[in-house]
Amino acid sequence: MNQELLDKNEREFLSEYDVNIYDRPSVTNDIIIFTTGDRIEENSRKVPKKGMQILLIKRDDYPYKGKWAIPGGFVKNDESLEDGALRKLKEETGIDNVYTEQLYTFGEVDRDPRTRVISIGNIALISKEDIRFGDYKDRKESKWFWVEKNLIDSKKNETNTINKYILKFESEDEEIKFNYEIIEKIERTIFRKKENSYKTLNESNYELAFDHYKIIDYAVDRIRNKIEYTPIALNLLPRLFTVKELQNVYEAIMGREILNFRRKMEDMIIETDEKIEGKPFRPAKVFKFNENWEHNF
Amino acid sequence: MNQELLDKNEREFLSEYDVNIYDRPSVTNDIIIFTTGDRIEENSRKVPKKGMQILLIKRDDYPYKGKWAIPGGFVKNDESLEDGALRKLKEETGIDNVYTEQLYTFGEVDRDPRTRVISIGNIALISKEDIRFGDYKDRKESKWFWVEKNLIDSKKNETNTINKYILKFESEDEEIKFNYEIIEKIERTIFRKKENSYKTLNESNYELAFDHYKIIDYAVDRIRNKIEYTPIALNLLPRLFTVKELQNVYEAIMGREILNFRRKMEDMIIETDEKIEGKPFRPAKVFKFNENWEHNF
DNA sequence: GCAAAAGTGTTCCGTCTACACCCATGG
DNA sequence: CCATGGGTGTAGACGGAACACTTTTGC
Repeated sequence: MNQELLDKNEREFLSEYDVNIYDRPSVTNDIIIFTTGDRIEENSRKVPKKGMQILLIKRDDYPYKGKWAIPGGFVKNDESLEDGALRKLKEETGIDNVYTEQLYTFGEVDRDPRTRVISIGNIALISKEDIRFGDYKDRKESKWFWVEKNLIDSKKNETNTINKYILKFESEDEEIKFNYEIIEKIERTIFRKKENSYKTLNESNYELAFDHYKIIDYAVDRIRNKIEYTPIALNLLPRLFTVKELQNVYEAIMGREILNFRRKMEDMIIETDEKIEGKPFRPAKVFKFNENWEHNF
Repeated sequence: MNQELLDKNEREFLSEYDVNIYDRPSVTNDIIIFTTGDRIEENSRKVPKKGMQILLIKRDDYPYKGKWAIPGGFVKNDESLEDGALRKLKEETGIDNVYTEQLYTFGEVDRDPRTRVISIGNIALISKEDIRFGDYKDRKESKWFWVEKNLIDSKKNETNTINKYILKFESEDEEIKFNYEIIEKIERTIFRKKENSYKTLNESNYELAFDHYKIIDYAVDRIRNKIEYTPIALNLLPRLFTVKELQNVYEAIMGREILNFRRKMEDMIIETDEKIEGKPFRPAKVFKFNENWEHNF
């Protein structure tokens, strides 16, 4: 970048569009860090069910002081969006070299009460085993939250479909719980327009900052959609895993039972020589990702 | 927004993240306007094949003066991203109320030679019949360009797949032509990481401004992927159309022949009473979108 | 023996594929 | 008649859904 020319050109550049040089939005790069954890199983003979978890941070300043938020930070002028997301992830979890993808850019005018802030949402899928919390971790209070999204009602009429969901958050230590109701309205026109409205369901003091419920909701939908035709769910487990563990991950994400799971996965994974023994049932083969797996997409 | 508090709060807000208030990126909202047109058919007995087209604007200032670019403009602080994209679309084509969606946000550090500019890419799918060029249209020179993306080579080895494509641009009046070579490298790891590299193929003076070839390439992939499970392609045609016309749209977008097309579409469209007559072959029924069409997604 | 998971076999059934075939029209 | 598109029929391949069944282990 030619620093000398920057000022003059930049001003021309902006005046070309009738935009005041100082009248720019701020841009944050936010990242939803997903993992899975074992839910406590009352029956000790069973393999524990998995649950989907995200990392949230407690805001220590206004606005939304004390509310929970997705980790993120301002886009730095000398850092690409992807590098910024990876840096943030590293700061929060000590993890490098994992799956991330850009989710969507959220830019409603009033999503931040102070000034115009555009948020570029990202998702990261990590395995808990890889986490090594570093120095940065302690700057702010953070917790893992169980996340569930369940359809509880669906109505159709001639022109549209209305689905009602509950989006549930619960901290790992069970101290914090809050829910959102999501009304999804899909117009069955040629545009297939979808519009969601959100409502906090409980009167607890706990809730998400900003429009982060929208971002998380969007992220859950993206992952649900994407695990059906890509291997991204494997990022949520250690490198080696059993079929049942993988199934539990899929069922946790989808929020429903999946039949014939083993058969559906058989091309995507390869068995190794290892076995899991010492359980009160037949030892399970241990699998890994099949790097020669192909899928038409 | 509380204007009185803004300045003080905004400064605190930004200092929280160690970002200088003036050290912010600029953000543009750019929109790729897609439509389809009839390609001239040497055999007059045939129904003309469709081609995919996009609207490009000739830049009249540095940088990239004289190069072709996607229409777009700065994000205004009092306008949501979607409203901004719709406004831009209206300015360029006079069209309201059409299908748009956010594509991706492009934010490489050096994508603009002057200063940091983040571009939020959008796509719009319109029917040529709806266009009513208004006053804004004449501000800058604009042209419709045929766009084609064709796979010309594919190699696989143990760890990755390398695909080579040509992305072709040609103005409707045949005056301007330029091509890009795209090398797509897909690592077959668990991340399924995809990386593209681009090269201008010809030595003509014509080319795209900035990294707009990346944005257009990404948009073509998105549309190709999405027409397989949504009705968005119908936005590219008038409200009433024949099956063959629709097939030509699909084949133009996909860049390949599609078998049993009528059968694949039969749930998505409904026949009307109208017919197309006067052609040297059997009259075709005219169809419209079936608003009761459902698809599991 | 029993509970639970691991893993296989099998039947049914709908959908996609490839291709053949007939229809309707204007030149 | 013929080229062209409109439109239907069909046999076979393929793959998902449902569910029964066998195996293996620790308690």
